[in-house]
Amino acid sequence: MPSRPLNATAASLLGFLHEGPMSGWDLVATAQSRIGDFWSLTQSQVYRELAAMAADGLVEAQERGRRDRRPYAITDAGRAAFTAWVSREPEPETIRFPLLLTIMFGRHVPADQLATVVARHRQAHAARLAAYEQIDAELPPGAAEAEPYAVATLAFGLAYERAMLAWFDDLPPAIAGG
Amino acid sequence: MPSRPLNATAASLLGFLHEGPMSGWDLVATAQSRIGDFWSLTQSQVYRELAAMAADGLVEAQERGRRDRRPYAITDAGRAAFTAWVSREPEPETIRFPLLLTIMFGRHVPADQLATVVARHRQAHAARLAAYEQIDAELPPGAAEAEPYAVATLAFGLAYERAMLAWFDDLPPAIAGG
DNA sequence: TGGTACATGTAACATGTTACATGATTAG
DNA sequence: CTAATCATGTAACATGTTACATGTACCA
Repeated sequence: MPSRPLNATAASLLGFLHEGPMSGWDLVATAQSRIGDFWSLTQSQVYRELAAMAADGLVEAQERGRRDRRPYAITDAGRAAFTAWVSREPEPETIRFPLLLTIMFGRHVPADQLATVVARHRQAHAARLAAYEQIDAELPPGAAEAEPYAVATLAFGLAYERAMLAWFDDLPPAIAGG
Repeated sequence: MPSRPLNATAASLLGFLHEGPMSGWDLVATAQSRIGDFWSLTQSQVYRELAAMAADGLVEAQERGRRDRRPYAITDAGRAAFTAWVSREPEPETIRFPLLLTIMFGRHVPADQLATVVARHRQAHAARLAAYEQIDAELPPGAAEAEPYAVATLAFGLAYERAMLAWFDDLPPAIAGG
């Protein structure tokens, strides 16, 4: 039954299932909106992890509901596995940033093209920052005390995107264009 | 021969091979030191990609040297594939940050334990920032003009780590501890 | 009644990780 | 002579990605 240690994706699903039974579909939406900015996952993965966790007794499929939805409920074993997971030392983050590869190999790219690419990415980051700032601005008063955890992850997004923009704006003309 | 489009890892190896033939061992070391901070790869992967690229005619194994080392040289086809790759639109970065998951699910973690974990990660980021700052301080004069691309990736590391530290220092007591 | 959103799931494949086996060369 | 380092490679598995197949229910 207890096959392998939980991976972070499966553990996150268990984390959300603490709030009540949810279907794979729900979990995808929940995860993408709540942790999607620093932990990506796909539909396929969610169904795979749910099936594996059901086999391991960490979750239990419930009766099918409307539109064939199949909610899963966390079990006691699931709660125990989640607690063990969340108490371990988190691994260091990994960043995979293709734009930096393009820049690192920038001498193989025509200067105007590199500048265009960089400008497009800067724009994407500006848009994401604006989205975070809007969420931040619309936070109800007292959110920082009521939901410090979610607010801290939003703060991360803000800090990250602001740093990215500052970095973009500091790039030399050889990269960002004249 | 031309099986699938290049992935970023394989393309990076081709990028380095522009500087001359290198063995898998050399490439691992080169990649880890030059792009390791924003593009991770392992030994296994390098040997696998080299074998695949050799099969596709993008690189050519040369005679074995000392200690059985087997240098690979980039071919014209390899140069063409690299140029095509480096000219495409880079994909958005992915960040996978387990500590943020721990924080997001922080209500399931004892407060003092969460604070300890956070402090340990802050320390790790401080150390990385210090390392980047030292590299930065030791940059020879004129490096910004001579090697704008590598300097820009260093600037990214500096901006990122500084933002992380600022974020850590702004965490509320509920997370960072009283 | 037909399109769209909801919902589950499989298959195939690409990529990433860990562990191991093997041998060559060098330094002490 | 032996330990450490250099160097290549395989095997097994975990994770991530893309594409597809299927069916349900709502709503215009």
